[in-house]
Amino acid sequence: MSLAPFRDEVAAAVAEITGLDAAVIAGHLERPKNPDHGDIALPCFRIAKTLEAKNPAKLGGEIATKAGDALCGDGKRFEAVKAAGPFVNFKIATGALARATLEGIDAGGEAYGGGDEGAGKTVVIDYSSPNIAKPFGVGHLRSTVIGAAVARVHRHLGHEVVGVNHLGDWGTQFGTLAIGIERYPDLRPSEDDPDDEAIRKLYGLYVLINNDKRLEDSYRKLDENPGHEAIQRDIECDLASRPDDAPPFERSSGTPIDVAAREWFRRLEAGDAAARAEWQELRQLSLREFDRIYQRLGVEFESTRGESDYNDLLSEAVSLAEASGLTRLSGSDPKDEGEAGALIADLRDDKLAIALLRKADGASLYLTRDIAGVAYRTRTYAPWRNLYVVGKPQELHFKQLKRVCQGIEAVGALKSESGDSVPGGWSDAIVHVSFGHYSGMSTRRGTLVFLEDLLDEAVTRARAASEESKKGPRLEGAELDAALEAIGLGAVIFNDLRQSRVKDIPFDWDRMLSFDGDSGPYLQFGYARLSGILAKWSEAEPKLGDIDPSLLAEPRTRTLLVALARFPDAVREAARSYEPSIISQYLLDLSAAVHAFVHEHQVIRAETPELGRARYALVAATRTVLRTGMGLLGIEALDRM
RNA sequence: GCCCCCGUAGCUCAAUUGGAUAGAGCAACGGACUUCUAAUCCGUAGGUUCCAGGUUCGAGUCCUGGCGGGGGUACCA
Repeated sequence: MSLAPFRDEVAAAVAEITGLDAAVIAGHLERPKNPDHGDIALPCFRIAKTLEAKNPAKLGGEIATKAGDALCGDGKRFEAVKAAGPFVNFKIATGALARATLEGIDAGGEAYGGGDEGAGKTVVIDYSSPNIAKPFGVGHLRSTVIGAAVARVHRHLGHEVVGVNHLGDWGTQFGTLAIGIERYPDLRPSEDDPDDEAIRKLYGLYVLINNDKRLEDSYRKLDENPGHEAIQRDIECDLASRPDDAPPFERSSGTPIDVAAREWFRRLEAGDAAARAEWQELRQLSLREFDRIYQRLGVEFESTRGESDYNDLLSEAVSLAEASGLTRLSGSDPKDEGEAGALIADLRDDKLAIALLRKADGASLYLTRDIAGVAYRTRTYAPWRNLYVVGKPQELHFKQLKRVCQGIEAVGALKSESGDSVPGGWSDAIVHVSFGHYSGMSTRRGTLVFLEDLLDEAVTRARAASEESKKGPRLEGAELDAALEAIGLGAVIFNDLRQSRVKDIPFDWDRMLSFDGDSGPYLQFGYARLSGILAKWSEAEPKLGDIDPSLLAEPRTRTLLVALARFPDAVREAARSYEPSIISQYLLDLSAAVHAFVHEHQVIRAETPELGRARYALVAATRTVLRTGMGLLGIEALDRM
């Protein structure tokens, strides 16, 4: 049950009056910003034009009078229709709203708010996708929690969802790390280190070798421009930022690090056994770390494939790109930059710069591997949508990917395994679900905050908040530990999902770990209060048929009802825009209504037994919706806190 | 240089995708716990929606030009 049936009823009545199409009118209906106006509004400017003449205010008055006669009255589902200037506001009869909403939630249970409109439409979601050579920092949190939420929302609507963790386990950065290990063998993590220790060592090595690389570059530039001040400052800065326990920087006269790294990666891609073994071991080490974090966050993937799994498809990806007719070899135009012989697609006419599909030395690139990935996913899953939950800095990359894929689709080059053409639309299915980053951190400079440290700190602060809490049960032992874990993580996850995803999030411990106001624990606390009421109810659980829904009419009670009825609309909006913050904002509204209701009205000691039973039904329904909504975001609901 | 995002209260964000009097939280101030959990609720204060034009019944939202911040821009991912 949502407000949709009521909207349809309004649209039908207005259609009857004006002679316009009901579906068109339904499209114009909106929710008044100010709830005092009503539950549904018709802005008459929208239809005034098609009806010709008449000023909107006059039209509004006419419609209000006629629609009021048709919709309101005994046994009807509306209680008021009023014109306010050019707007016509419709207020739903509280009894009808309560009955329809509570019955809908009772019938749907945890499935309430969802549906089956996604049946037969597979959604592939590429998310989290951490880089093996780097640790799991808070930066990866965003892709993980946004992707997981988008996945759950689509599943709720009946979509088949394939969550794909596309591990960054291939590429030149791996070579950089390998060179670091060659240079500082003592710092290499070993099999015997505990997981946590090993990944930190690896990270230390990663930071160190990148520091070396920058210093090398700077000294080389200084040789060319002796005495250059800016370069000297860079050098001092990098020397200063070197960890105290790190070996001193020694300028090697041999191959520069970046060249050596590219060469190392080329050997790996060519199948060199030693490189392969080293890569395999580092990969396993990182995977163990990631698994621990996914378990903690409650995230599971249907498919975990590294970029390395696409190696067999790389040559095909290149052929597909060539077949599109978009590519040529660099160097054939005298204005080309860089080394000659690379395979490029000149997309400058589409304002998409130049896309690089194969390096001059023959090695693959990110784009090539993503084309292979699209080909694989299209054949394996035939997705209705192919989502990439990846940060905003890669917008150009995904535009290039989509453009090249459109070129490939246009010539029908992609074939299924049986050799038939794949059904069209696969390139348009590609959607980059981009997001802003936490600002104020950089992986390579070593200012990164480990996700596990953040989560641990969140739990510590949750403990302090719990001890300060003035009322409520004193939890102990395992129940307390579990609650603190859920609260700490709830705060972190909600903080990440509460604002629209395109915006950057300033990294701030106090903000991320706030338990007051608009926060995860605010939702959890509302849920716990509802659970407490239900737990203390000693009478028989009232049946929906035995309660009088029209009793649920006090302002705060009705606000709560309207919020419940809106949930299905919020889920659909969140799915349409791939925007979990729609759910977050909705849950804040719902929770505010919960707290306001609980604060003002008694359930167990209600004014009358009938009122108590009606409120009980409302509380039970609300608890279900709150739990479902929190579940969509990945926030655990607690019965006691 | 070119391209893409963002700019709303002191701070962090909303605003039904062009609708009514721009709303929340934090911080500040004042109230509410012998009554189902005060990690809560109620109130006060806080706004030239970066600036200047334009489009129309109507602009925080759309178009043009500035300003400020961030990101991308050929062999990293």
